Amino acid sequence: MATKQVTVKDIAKRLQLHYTTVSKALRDHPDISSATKDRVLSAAQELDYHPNSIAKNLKRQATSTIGVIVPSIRNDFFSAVISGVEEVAYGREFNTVVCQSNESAEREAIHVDTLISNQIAGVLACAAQSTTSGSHFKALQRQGIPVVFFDRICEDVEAGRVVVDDDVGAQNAVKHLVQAGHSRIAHIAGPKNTSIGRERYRGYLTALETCGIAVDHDLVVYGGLEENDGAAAFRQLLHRGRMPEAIFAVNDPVAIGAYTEIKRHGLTIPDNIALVGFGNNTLSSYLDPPLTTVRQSPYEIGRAAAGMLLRRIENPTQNTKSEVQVIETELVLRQSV
Amino acid sequence: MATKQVTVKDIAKRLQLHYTTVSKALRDHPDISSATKDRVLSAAQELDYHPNSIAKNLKRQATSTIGVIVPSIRNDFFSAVISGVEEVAYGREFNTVVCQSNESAEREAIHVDTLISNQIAGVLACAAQSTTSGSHFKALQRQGIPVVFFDRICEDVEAGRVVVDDDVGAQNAVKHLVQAGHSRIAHIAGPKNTSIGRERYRGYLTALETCGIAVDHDLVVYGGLEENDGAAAFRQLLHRGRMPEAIFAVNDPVAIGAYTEIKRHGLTIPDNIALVGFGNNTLSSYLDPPLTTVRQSPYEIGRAAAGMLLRRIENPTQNTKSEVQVIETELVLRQSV
DNA sequence: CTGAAAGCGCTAACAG
DNA sequence: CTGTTAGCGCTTTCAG
Repeated sequence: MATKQVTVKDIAKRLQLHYTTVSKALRDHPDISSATKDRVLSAAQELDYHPNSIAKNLKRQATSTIGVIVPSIRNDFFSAVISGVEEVAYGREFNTVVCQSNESAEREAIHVDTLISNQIAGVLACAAQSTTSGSHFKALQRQGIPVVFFDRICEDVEAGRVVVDDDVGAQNAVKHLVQAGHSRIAHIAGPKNTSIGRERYRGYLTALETCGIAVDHDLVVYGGLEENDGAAAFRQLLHRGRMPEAIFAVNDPVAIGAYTEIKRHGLTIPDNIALVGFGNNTLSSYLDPPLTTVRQSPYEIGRAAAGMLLRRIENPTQNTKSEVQVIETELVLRQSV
Repeated sequence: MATKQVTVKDIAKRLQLHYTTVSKALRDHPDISSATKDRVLSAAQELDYHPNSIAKNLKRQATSTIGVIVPSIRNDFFSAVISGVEEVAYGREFNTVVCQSNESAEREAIHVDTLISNQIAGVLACAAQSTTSGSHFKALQRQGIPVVFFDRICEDVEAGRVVVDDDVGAQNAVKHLVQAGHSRIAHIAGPKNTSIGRERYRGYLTALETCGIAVDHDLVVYGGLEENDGAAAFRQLLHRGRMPEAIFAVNDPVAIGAYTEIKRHGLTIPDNIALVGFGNNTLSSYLDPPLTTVRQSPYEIGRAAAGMLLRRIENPTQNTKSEVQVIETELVLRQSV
């Protein structure tokens, strides 16, 4: 701070008024005559006055800032979510602070801590892969700060949730593969400790069952959620012996990793192997062949999550109630099947 | 705030100490005996105490939060920049608030205003397309808040700048097209009022000149910076008559728009038309054929910009000096030429 | 309609 | 080593 901040007192001094009068005038308080209001306003303008939100927030014991914790901003899906969040937050005069967990529960906890210290109005979070206990999120709630999870939820925390129907989305994806004539359908699954990993795996099982196909556990490979995990998983499938006819991957990055690896092995999609992802990342439609996948509408998820959070901020009694909003998924048919 | 916040006073009360003693103990002040420090620390733990940063910030008249203003978070390039920013900010115990301008100068100004009110420690910005005057950025500087521009700078503001050498990057791209045997090289240019639009256009001109090719202004189309702008621009080129042999687009999204449109017209890349972009967006390497483009290292740009900003925050005398850091570009050769 | 006083939670300067 | 006092900029009573 090079220049000393201009405060209500400076305006008051110049106008020979008391500073509380100025404060009221600036907030258009009915007490104050419009004549003085005008004087105050123009003086504020001249002096380049900017109200100090910090002081205001200290006084009112609350802020208009929401925190968003995502594994990584560099990710089509999350950046779209954040964009949606920022959009509705901006419209309601809220600020958005963004935190990256890098999939680390520890870093997530640190972020939560500083958010609490900053009297954050509410928090949106997608749980990190390594997050097993939700204790840091419970700390937020103990402070009366509402929490809404999106995408990957923390099951032991009673909070708002905005999710897609992972189970049904996965079922549709797998059923589509069956309808295309495949029965040896592999699944490149996500981490067992993420909700999306579990749910999509469940959908895979249900679909096979529904279609009367016996589950072959040799066709299921567990891995992470990123591109290199998909590549590694495909190599592992190859290693295990008989090639699958089709693969359902836990998400698009993983599908794309597999996709690249499949091509590297001189195989063609969908002739040798059909492939379905989950998420409809931007990339997927540009691949050759374009990837069949499950649309997730991340921007909408962000908007919905922010909406739910703001509702809870304004309605603090509900804060620790569970509440689920499910965003529709849709199978996007393209040429990888 | 459902639960009343726990403050130093609560700890003091329980321990029969004065609250300032508690404050000092918590900050590990040498005044305090380690015995009392221990008592204070464990009491803090028990009571679930979280220091109030708002009060602290009010006291010290400064925050540890930096603001980032980008046109849109949903953009490969910007989300990578933000990720880099957040990364170094986190390492230096700074928070990051993210604002979207949606390319609107007005919205940018509003964001600046609330950032000032929140006593932001510094601001990183990529100027919106519609930003012609930098007066709102100057308002930041009047408050002693350092500003660093990245990617698109605001030329009338003396501030830090982290850019790539757009001119040279563009020259290399165009020279590559010449070396590939093309001479009718079109340019899909960006808006004239953005620095990247102007500089890359300049590089295009210089390259042609250097190679002894006369500039044909019919081969230059101006447009925006997004995918649909690229598609529209290509249609316009077709409309004007003789087809170019090659196109240099102001950035990857525009190149991709053109790419899609070229394919839609049944033309093949690079046989009918060669294509070069700028930015090396993730998408570009997955296209078929993959796009030749100029690598920009957005994550590095973000890291560098944040580094420069933090340096300026710690060194407030420099704040209104111009200082430029240029991030290397590199031509990434792929199959679109 | 305008002014005075108190306090949000914390820290810094000074006294004991 | 611990306590006192004052104040960051603002809002909110309550008096005039």
